[in-house]
Amino acid sequence: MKVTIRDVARAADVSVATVSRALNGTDTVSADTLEHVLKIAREMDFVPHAGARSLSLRRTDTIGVLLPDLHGEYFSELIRGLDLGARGTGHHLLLSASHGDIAEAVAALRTMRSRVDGLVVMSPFADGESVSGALSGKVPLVMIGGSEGAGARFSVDNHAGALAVTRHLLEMGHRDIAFVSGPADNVDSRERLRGYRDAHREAGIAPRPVVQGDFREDSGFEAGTLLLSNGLPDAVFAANDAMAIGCLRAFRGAGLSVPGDVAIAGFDDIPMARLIEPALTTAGIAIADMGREAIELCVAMVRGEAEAPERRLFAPTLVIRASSGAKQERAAPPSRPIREEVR
Amino acid sequence: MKVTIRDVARAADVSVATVSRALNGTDTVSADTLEHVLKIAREMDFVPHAGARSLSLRRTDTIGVLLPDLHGEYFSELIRGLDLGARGTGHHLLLSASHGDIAEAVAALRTMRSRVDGLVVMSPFADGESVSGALSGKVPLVMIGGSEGAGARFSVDNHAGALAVTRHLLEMGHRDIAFVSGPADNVDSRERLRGYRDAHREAGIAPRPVVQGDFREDSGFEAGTLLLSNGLPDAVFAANDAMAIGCLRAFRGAGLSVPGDVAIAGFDDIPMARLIEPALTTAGIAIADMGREAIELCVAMVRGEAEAPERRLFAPTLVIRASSGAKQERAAPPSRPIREEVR
DNA sequence: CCGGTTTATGTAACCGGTTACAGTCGTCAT
DNA sequence: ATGACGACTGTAACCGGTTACATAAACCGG
Repeated sequence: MKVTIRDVARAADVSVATVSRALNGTDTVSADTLEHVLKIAREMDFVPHAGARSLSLRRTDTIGVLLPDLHGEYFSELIRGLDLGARGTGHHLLLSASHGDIAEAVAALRTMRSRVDGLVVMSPFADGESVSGALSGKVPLVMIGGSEGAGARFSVDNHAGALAVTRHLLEMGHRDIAFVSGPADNVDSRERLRGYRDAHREAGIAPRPVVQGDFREDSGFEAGTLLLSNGLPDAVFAANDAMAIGCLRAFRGAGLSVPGDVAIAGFDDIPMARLIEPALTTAGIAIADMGREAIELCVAMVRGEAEAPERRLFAPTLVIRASSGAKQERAAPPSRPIREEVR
Repeated sequence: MKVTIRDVARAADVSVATVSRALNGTDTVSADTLEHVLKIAREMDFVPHAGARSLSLRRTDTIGVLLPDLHGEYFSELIRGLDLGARGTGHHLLLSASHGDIAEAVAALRTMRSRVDGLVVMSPFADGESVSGALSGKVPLVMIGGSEGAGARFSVDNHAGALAVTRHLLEMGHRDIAFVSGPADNVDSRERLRGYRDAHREAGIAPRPVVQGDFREDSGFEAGTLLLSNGLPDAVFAANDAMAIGCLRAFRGAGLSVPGDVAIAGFDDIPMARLIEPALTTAGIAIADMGREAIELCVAMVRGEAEAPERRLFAPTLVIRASSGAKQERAAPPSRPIREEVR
């Protein structure tokens, strides 16, 4: 049987109130008693029951995290940042994935709601309202990505990032640039597409039809294969790095040189992006930082230190590497990547 | 204010017991009442307080997970598997990282203990006892990796995997094979080293001195740089894929051809391994499966359906790709990777 | 029409913490 | 000497669920 605060009180020959006060330091306890109680509690290996504690304190010291997926390096980085934030603020992390299903996401939020003090939700759906609506303001909420809905919102300036990447490809002399999108209803992907189109508008060039992907690497491979048979462009801009890498694989498999025959750029700057051959030009997001700050804001909201409807926009960094090199020109790429702040 | 079961009972004009029974289906409730109560509960958006529930039920429906680190694809895959297992068994996942610090790990286990029904702990330390000792059998425990200690244990047959990889390198004609290890006190790394040495013993070849790494990619890069100046071997076997990739980067940066000038092999078969250039020969572990099964076993133990001291050994698969090709021979590698079961 | 069983529901005692409130005791200024 | 005050500690009422036990109503064969 587990040892309870009453067991400790009996062993230390004091009341439960004194034990509670000694352990939490909430009220005055004489030095002798304090020491004695702590010693007994340590000897008995007493750990207070979190459920009982949350019942009377009305807090759980836990932040819930709901992610659409856990596949690939993007989420690995994000989770790392989330853990850093939780650890830093003395909170636990309750993690769940919704696998892209809205109904499942709403169900997960329901069961999480009573176990956490606040939630960080990454909702890739255009109708983020249904997700935040499921909570109806009952729990402090920080949304990462997505568009509308209650709660604070963390987002990446997808439009600016895509604009910068596309402008860069145009400057490198590429004229026929293909865009590989994420899922049709994904807001981040849509905004990146808008940036891609605006850059074309500026340059007075009509863009190609969009190739649809789903953010997973395999869909990038398929997109690359499709482009191989449908007329190769000068360059490909994929809506994220995973698809860009898949696309690269398709091209190299067909014996093409990148960037000699076709240039490639992605979005996110996942750790892998600088390791592949050729290293990938991309719009970099400080993924882990974003996760950490999301938790920190959520905790601040729980503590009542922050306003609820705060917005935070992360500006991506244009990271120029070898994969976007000018067509034909096979000269050595710059040895160190050039980091250039967008705006 | 939150809506409680008493609020629902009042609104539905029944007792709290009836509401509880209706919601949990634990006891007979008339069809009319059942429907009526569920309707009211739905309208009021009632979510039972998890703390109160865990207090009387003595269970939390949560499994705690403690990992040494969250960096890189290995953990991304592992977490994905853990989430799959938790979702499949209807449990929540409480995630934490100990950042390699034993004291921190023990502290984390203490605070987790009262919030979970069971724990899955990945302890890379040789003295796993101190970790499992911190729990002293009070919570069902599944350890991943590590050596001794209480609880069930999931491990990879590191020795067999390393033996297979080293034999393969020897068969490819490499004689001078360097080993890049993980942290000195890491049990997995030690076992891999043992497999590497045993393969050399079989072949009657004296191995090189070990190059020490820490499982992170950067340490692989440093190891590669060291090898470049200390006399290049025929091949490098790194104790995990991340370091193998770092090493590869160092060699390519120096203008060497892999596997033409030096062959490389790793361990784990992280998703990135097949995407890099050249694709990496490695000992493959079904990382996500291991995570999922660890959770499933832990849940079975919580339910009393499984014996505590169960052991499970995962046999790695030798995955032969381009990076281990014979020295000198620059011929095209097999187009499809050859998967060959160890044993 | 009646004792016995089944079905449906309510009452209240838990689960294990926290804390308002009350009480005791010693100190000190008046 | 005494009332006020502060320091310390104990009692018991919460927090919000679950469920053993009690009770009432309905149904049954004889």
